[in-house]
Amino acid sequence: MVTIKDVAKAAGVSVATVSRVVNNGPKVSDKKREEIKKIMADLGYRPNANARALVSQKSTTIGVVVPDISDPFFAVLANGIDKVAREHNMQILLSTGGHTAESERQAINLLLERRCDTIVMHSKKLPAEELVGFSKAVKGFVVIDRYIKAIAERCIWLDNLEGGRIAGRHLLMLNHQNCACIMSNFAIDDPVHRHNGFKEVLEASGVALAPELVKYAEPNPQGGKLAAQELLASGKPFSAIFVYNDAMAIGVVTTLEDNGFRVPQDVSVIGFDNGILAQFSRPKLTTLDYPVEEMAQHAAKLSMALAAKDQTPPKQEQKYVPLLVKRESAARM
Amino acid sequence: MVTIKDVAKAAGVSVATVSRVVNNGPKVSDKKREEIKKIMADLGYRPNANARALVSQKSTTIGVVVPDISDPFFAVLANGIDKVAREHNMQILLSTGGHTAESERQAINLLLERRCDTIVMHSKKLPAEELVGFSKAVKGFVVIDRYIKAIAERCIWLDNLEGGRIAGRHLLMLNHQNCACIMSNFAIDDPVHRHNGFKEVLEASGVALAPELVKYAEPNPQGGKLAAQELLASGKPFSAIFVYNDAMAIGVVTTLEDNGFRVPQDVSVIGFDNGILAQFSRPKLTTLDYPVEEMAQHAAKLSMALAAKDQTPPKQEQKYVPLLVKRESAARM
DNA sequence: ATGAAAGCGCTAACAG
DNA sequence: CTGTTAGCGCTTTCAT
Repeated sequence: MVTIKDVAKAAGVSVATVSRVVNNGPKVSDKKREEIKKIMADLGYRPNANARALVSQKSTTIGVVVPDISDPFFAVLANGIDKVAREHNMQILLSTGGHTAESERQAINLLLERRCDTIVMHSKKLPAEELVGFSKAVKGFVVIDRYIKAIAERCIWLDNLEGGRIAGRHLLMLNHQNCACIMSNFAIDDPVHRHNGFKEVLEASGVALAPELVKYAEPNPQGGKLAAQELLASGKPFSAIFVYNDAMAIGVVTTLEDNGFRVPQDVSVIGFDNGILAQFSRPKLTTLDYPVEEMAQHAAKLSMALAAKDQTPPKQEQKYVPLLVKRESAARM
Repeated sequence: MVTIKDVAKAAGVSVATVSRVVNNGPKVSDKKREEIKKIMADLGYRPNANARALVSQKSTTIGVVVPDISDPFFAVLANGIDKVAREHNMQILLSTGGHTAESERQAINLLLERRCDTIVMHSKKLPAEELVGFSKAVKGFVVIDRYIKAIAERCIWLDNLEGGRIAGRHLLMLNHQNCACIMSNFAIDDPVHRHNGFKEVLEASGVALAPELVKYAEPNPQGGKLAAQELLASGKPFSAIFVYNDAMAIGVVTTLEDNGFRVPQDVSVIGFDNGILAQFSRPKLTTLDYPVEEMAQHAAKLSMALAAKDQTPPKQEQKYVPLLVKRESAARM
């Protein structure tokens, strides 16, 4: 591999001069600049990013921690980050965190060893204090999809409580009196918040959310299927279900139809995420839009801004609220 | 940030000794080893990956070039690579290539600057010679989803021609006499091969593929919709359509139904990919399974094997053949 | 078993 | 405008 020395030798100049042209630095005569550029091209010189990072103490990669890149939700999240990364000539260093505290810790550790000065982390399991610790070690540390009060200015998050409320209000408006709720059984806050918000508005209107009509399962179609079966087995009547996410909702709809219930004529279903599945399922899913890509872009920009400055930013909240997308799966009772 | 020197000083040993325990090297007394480990933990020492890469001339990242990570197909591909990367304690450095030769070139360039010694590249636009060139510069250079004769031993690819044949045979077996074909209009080989294979078996059975029944559009649901409308507008009757991929097929099915055709009673549809969409659309899509994840894992393993050895591997082909998945969208005529 | 020292390829003062 | 030089943090002979 050709090094800066090789270029310097070939050009009959010092490495310093070559370095200057590589970095578009000033104080190089146009003549030499062109000469050196030509030689670099001829030799196929590529500056060693590791060496540059080592000496300049700054990396050109943005670290990203997500549990699993094959999940469309996280793929879109990564894509949002990638878009702004490219604008800044940076690349994504991906560290998949899985769904345990230990694997999340390991994921970010690898990023830290690479000295990423900008990191966007999706962490659900690591204790808040630990995340606060990272925010001290890494200037551009940003948390996405979680709110931690102590580092509120570094958090980009979705108001899941309000999401639950919105779903509840919509169902109420459609005149549903017997509502069910299917949430993820993952031990994270999101399903709890969505459930609470949902329950809150129902009860405020005097509509009870029967405990038998609240089920938990894995947040995928199979989980939705299982939960829907439980709901059916309970014998309790219901005319609407608020489901944790679109993937589960698809499973719920299928199961409902397999059991002779039409959606939305007999049962209304509201999903969450507004991912690709929602638009192409039959019926098309009424759901809550989770602006992941936008949030991811925001997170990436914030991360870079933080990494660039030295002052701590204002402690402002960066909260997003999901938007109701009315399609075909929820109708008036 | 604490360095190896700090650890050495705190432990009262030389940096060499610390380096040995970091790398689990031999020739360190157990006593010191433990002492040093403790001190590293206390100090929160993290070896600088850039410095290590610089001196050891080997990176612990596997470079990945894909056009766009938000596409589920590439997300799954990246996931396959990530899985084997993790097994080898490596991470993914993602470089999105977009869909032009220039952006592909730029994407891999960044990886080269990082001195990735293992790279899995999805390239459709770069000329073959250029890819051959990279394979000389990077020991672990592997191409996925494309066959280049000169570096066949570094290519993991799908036999799209055979894919087209399989679709054709299936439709023939279902007794279809009027077949249509909707392909991607991207300027790459895949749609050409699929179309050719399809046409080949039809004609071998004396069934013509009418030119009016071959349409091209963007490989997404919207493109499928447009192409299906053109097909309908042509006035030519058809009872089956072979569609470039599942995403388009979804658009095709919707359009067909909106126009009063039932799938598969009136028209059969065969997709390609067997992605998440195929399982949850209504009707469930009959499609050709593209084993992306498996291929990606294979590619990653190959890349690492190549990077590790010095001999060039045997010139064996690493071809995959898509598998017909019968679901609900194709039926007997 | 341990340490001293020579770089890896590059940037950034500091001289000139 | 250009060159010299001192590291960045780490691995790795080569001595001891």
